[in-house]
This record gives sequence, C-alpha cells and structure tokens, in this order.
Amino acid sequence: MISLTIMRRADDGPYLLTGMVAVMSTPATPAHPRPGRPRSAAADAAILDATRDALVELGWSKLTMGDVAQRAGVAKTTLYRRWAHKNELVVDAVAVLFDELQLPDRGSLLEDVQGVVLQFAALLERPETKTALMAVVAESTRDAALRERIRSAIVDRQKRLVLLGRERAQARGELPYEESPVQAARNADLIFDVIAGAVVHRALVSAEPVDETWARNFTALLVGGLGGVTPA
Amino acid sequence: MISLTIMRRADDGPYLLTGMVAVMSTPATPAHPRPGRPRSAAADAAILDATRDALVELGWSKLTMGDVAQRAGVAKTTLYRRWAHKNELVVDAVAVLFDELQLPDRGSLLEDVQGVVLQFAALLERPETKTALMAVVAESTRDAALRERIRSAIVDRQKRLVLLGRERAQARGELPYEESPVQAARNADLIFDVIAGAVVHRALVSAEPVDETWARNFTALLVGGLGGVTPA
DNA sequence: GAGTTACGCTACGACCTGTAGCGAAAGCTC
DNA sequence: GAGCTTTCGCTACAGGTCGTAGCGTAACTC
Repeated sequence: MISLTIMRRADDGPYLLTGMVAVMSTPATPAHPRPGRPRSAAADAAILDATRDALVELGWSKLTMGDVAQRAGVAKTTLYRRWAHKNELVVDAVAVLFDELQLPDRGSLLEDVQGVVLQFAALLERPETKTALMAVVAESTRDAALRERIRSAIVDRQKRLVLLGRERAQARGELPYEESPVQAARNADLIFDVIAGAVVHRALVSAEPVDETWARNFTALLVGGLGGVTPA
Repeated sequence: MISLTIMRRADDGPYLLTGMVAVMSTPATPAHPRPGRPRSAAADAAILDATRDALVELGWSKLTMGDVAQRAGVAKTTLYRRWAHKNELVVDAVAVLFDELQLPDRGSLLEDVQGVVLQFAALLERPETKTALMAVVAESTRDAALRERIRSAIVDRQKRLVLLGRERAQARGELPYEESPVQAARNADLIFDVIAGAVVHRALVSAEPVDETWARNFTALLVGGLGGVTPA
C-alpha cells in the first residue's frame, strides 16, 4: 500500500543468471535507455511490499514465490525475471528496513551506543526481519553471491553507524584516535561484530528481550572495555 | 562410519506429534520397557550420521528427508517416526558436536576466554554447523517447540562454559563475586550473548576469519570491560 | 511503423513433503 | 512355544512448490 520511492535496480536480471555480481555498467539512474518496454517500477515496489507482508504472515519457510506473486498482483514469471531465488528477493525486501537505523547525537558514547542497541533490537523484533535475517545468512554460507548481496544491502548499512559513532566519540575525547588505518578498520569491525552479534544472539538465539536493562548492562560492558569514560 | 554411543531418545515419537514437549515420563535410560519391538538404536545413529554427511555435501536448504533416509539405509517412514520435521532432526544431529567444547584451565581469565573463542570458531568453521545453526535458529523464530529444543540441546551446552569460566576467575580473584543470584544470572547471560554473538556474527555474517589476532583483540575488549586484570 | 523488451497467462515436468496400508521382523509376557 | 505389540521396509499416493517454456499482448524507442 505504501508507494516506495526506491528504484534501485535490484535485478541481475535475466541477463546474468550466472550469478556474477559484476553488473553491466548501469551507472545510476538514467543509463542509456535500452530499447523495448521498460520494467515496471510499480511491479518492483509491489513485489517487495508483498514479500514483507508475506514474511509477516507466513515466515521465511512457508513463504513461496507463487504466493508473493499473487499478493503483488503480478505473474510468477515477472517475479522470476527479477529475482532468481527466494533468498535474494528477501534480502532486497528486508534491506530497506535497515535504513531506519539512525544515530542521533545523544551527547556521550555510552548513550549513543545504548541508543543504537535499542533501535537495532526494535528492528529485530519485527517479524519480517526476525524470520528473514538468520535464514538468508544461513543460505549465504553456501552462496558467495548472496553473501555479497547481504553485505552491501544490510551489513554495510549498519557498519556506517559504528564509524559515525566512533568519530563522534573521538571528537569528544572519549576515545583515542587510532594510530594506523589498519588498526582503525580492525577496531571498527570488532566493535561492529560485538554490538550486532550480541544483540542478535540475545534476541534470536537466547530469545530473551533486549530491554533497557540489558542494553544498559551491555553498553557499560562494551564501553568499559573500550576504555571510554564511564560516568557513574 | 563412526559408531556413536549416544542413545538419547530424541523422539517425541509418534505419540505426541502435537508438539507439546512435556515428555511422557521416560526418566532416563531404562524406563519401564514398553511392549513390542524396540526402536533400533543403530537406525538412530545411522540417521544422525547421515544427516551430518548430507549437511556437509548439500547444505541446509538442499537437504531432504528422503535423501537422508537413503544415506542411512533406512525407510523414509522410519525417519518420520522419530523426527516430524527436518529442523528437529538437524538440531539433534548437530547438537552432539557442541559437546566437543571444553574449557581447560589456562591459568587466567584472559586465556580461558580466548581459548573458548577459538574453539567455538573452529566449530563454526565446520560446514555442518555453519550451514545448520543459523537455519534452525531462523526456523525457531516461528516455532516455540523448536526454540526450546535448541536451547536445551545447544545453547545450554555452551552456557555451562561461561559459568565454569566465571567460577574459576572468581576463585582466582580476577572477578568479584556477584551480590545477588539475580545479578549473577544476568551477568552470565550477558557474557554468553556477547561471546557467542560476536563470534557467530564475525564468522557467519561478516564472513571474516576468527583468527588469533581477532580473538586476542576481542578478548581484551571483553575482559577489559569486565574490569578484569589486563596484563600488559 | 519496425524492432525490442516486459507482461500476464497457462501448462508442464521434476521434485519434496508427509501419510497410508501392507506383510514381515523383533521384542515382551504368559 | 503362543499371543500381543510395536517397529521396520516397501510401495503408492495426494498436495504442494519450483522454475521454465510458449504464447499473444502491451509499452517504449528510433
């Protein structure tokens, strides 16, 4: 029902079903218009909407391509022209949700981290993401192309928050500047895996709520380890 | 090929397919022997072996019940008499692998944690666990019974390591004793989610190696946050 | 218009799921 | 041993999903 504005050409299309990501130099928006009838952007949006709806109602395992097509008011073949497999479709459908993640400046590293933890937890509470995220990650262990798609569509969107948060903390003097770029990257990756990993594990594996109390305790642990200022 | 010694009656059997866990008071080993032909323990073992083999070769998504039955030299119906669904079968098949996890006393909290991190990482490197773990967790988001099965078969086996490690660290004087049991449980859960979560996330989502360097950095971060002694 | 591509529709083969029904096998108790 | 009970392997099956092919039509460019 919500009309999306995205137009990100999600397709590897019918052209390179081989799976190589490469892309056929479609720079951004216009490219040079290929001949023939263009793909319906409305169909794209309808399919992704339908996928999210289906995820909520059916969950990952019972979601079928035929069902999504029907919900979207689209022929099944149209769906297959864009996404070769269910998992790729779902990655794209869920990816947008990660754009919600923001990192408003709350004044301290401690509060910034706590804020993002709770936000991320809220995102994982949604049935679409809860049921889909682990499933596609599981698939990706045997599919390099899917792994790359997840990285660019989901992981990188989260990682930028870590980079931003560190930058602010360094400006505040809460964290030291790294000596080498290598070390800087390593630290950021580590922190990212700790935060995202802990939240996901708590929410999905331990299946316990990520509430304020937990977020506070976790944040204290992390920031303490970072050697950051921990105000009483 | 490996003859297993387990005999853990994994079945909710054909009796309570409704899914309620409850169990029908089969205390431990002997119970009182029901009349009729007993279930073949050899078949149990063969099926679980075959499941692990199939996971290695095919991965989660392409593993089928029929295929497992064939590999195990067992009729498909025999398989369904024990496990109602693929995910339950896989949980049981993979669970044994988590028994490998040990926590030898390495002398310090820092080294204990680092050791278990590397062990856990090695376990996640195996294709059986890599492809299966996230998949069953994903399924469990919509299946309370499966969630419980995962908890008792996998999660609890890991969590005991945390409890043991903390106990040792407290005995060494590296960690303070918790004031209340509630706080103690909360801390253990937190630490568990941080360790397991970070390792899983690094290995499966970020898809980067959990090597010695990473383990050292992570451990330093965690132990530092715990307020433990961090020798230069 | 000519050319090209996307669309909806129908149909299809291949595969997987989970169950039913059968005769035979393997235990138990008397 | 006889009788009872449950499991086993086998075959067959209905129901559902996957992914593709072929067709006529729609949309867009030159």
